[in-house]
Amino acid sequence: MGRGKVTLKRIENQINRQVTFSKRRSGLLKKSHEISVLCDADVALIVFSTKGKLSEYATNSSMERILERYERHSYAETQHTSTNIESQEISPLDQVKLKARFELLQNRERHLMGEGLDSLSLKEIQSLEQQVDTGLKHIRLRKNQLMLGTISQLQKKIKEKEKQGTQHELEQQTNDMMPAFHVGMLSNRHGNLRLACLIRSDTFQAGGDGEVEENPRSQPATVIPPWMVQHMTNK
Amino acid sequence: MGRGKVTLKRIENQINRQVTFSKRRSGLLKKSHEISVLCDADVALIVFSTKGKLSEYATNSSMERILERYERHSYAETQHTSTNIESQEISPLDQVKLKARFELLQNRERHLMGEGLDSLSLKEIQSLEQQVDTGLKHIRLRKNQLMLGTISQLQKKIKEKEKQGTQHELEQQTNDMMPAFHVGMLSNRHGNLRLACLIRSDTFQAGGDGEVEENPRSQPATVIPPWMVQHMTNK
DNA sequence: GAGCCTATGTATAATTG
DNA sequence: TCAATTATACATAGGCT
Repeated sequence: MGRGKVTLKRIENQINRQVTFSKRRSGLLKKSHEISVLCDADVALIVFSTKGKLSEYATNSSMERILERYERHSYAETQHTSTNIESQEISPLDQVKLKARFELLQNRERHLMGEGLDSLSLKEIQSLEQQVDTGLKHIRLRKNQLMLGTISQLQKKIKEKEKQGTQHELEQQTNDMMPAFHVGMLSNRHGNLRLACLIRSDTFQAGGDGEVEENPRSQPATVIPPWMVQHMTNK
Repeated sequence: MGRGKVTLKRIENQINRQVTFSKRRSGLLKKSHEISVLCDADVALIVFSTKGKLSEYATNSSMERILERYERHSYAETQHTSTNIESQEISPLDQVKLKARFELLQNRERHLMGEGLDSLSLKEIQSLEQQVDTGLKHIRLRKNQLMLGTISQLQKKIKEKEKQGTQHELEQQTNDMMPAFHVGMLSNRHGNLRLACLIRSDTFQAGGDGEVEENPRSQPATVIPPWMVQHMTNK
């Protein structure tokens, strides 16, 4: 579309970015409406511009209903991990405390993500930088670990294949392995499902065949769509 | 597209509808991601198929954050019409939700700090790395800003002193300045956490320069777009 | 924001294997 | 029958006015 291929990178020119945003936003709203009508789907789209202006679309203009439906899905996933202690009453005092702590936590999260920093002093910023920097190192360590694990797994598989397959077969199967590999790597553990609500990047469904009726507990098919892979690796 | 103009009407053929849904959905996810990256926008997209299968996209994979931001917005708009909710009791259901979200937030914080990463998949780790890396850049930007501000303030003071003061007085006061400056930066205003349907919170306003961020009272783009009017009147 | 021009992207039908 | 591929007819959006 337009002139020239789209490079998936933030548009630096402020004017162009604004214009493109405006055009793409209306395109997105339109398409959301179309899929909603054509395919009888429930769609909710929320868009905040850089400046914080809100645009939204929701099937039947009922955003609340769809968001509720969404939360039902997400909570259903966390349900079985939490014990029944959850349903106990909370005293009014605790409510206040909980609210306060909640607010603190929220602020903390924003700060860790580099948002809302204006209220912090230089000292606080420096401390924050230190913490995030250390955290990032840990994250990268873990990533490395995962990747190396994957690589050695793959190498093992290939060696197994080499022992029995002809050269031709081997090439075949090496290529076939990639999708399988993704599924393997991404199908996430049930160890900690709580995160599922926050980081749900794993929900791009690939081709819809055997549909499962409204069953949030089933792990979604987790193949990264090609366009996203491209972007993730292109940085 | 395809053969023949698209008629905005539910596709009756069940197979075609499913295929079209699948394709359009991936298109929508792609475009959502694109506008998010290209235009630096916060996007949340939720799609339920006819059969109830959920697909979603959220900028930075943080659906919770965006939905919260959304609720903050819409809540602020209706705020003046509703009574003061602050002191109201929290319903048992909301208590459960609050607790669940609290746990999510805690987990999230740990992850951002590089702890408890074992439960994350490679893809989640990559997304996390991306977010923390970006956040760290913001933090360093802000730190720089603060330091430069401090420096120029100091220089200004020094020049003033040079015009009248002796060398000795100057050194005294330069040292005294640092704490005073920090106190100034720390004074922040916190909004209150509110609880209406779920939990909402007001962000602190950007304290410093002319940030426009988040003006909930201004009406969002609620003018019905032409393509929608067309459909509404065409049935 | 609207309108024009046009290179590209996409949705669907047609075809193939 | 059905997944995969190709062809076609639009739709989209970038750069410009």
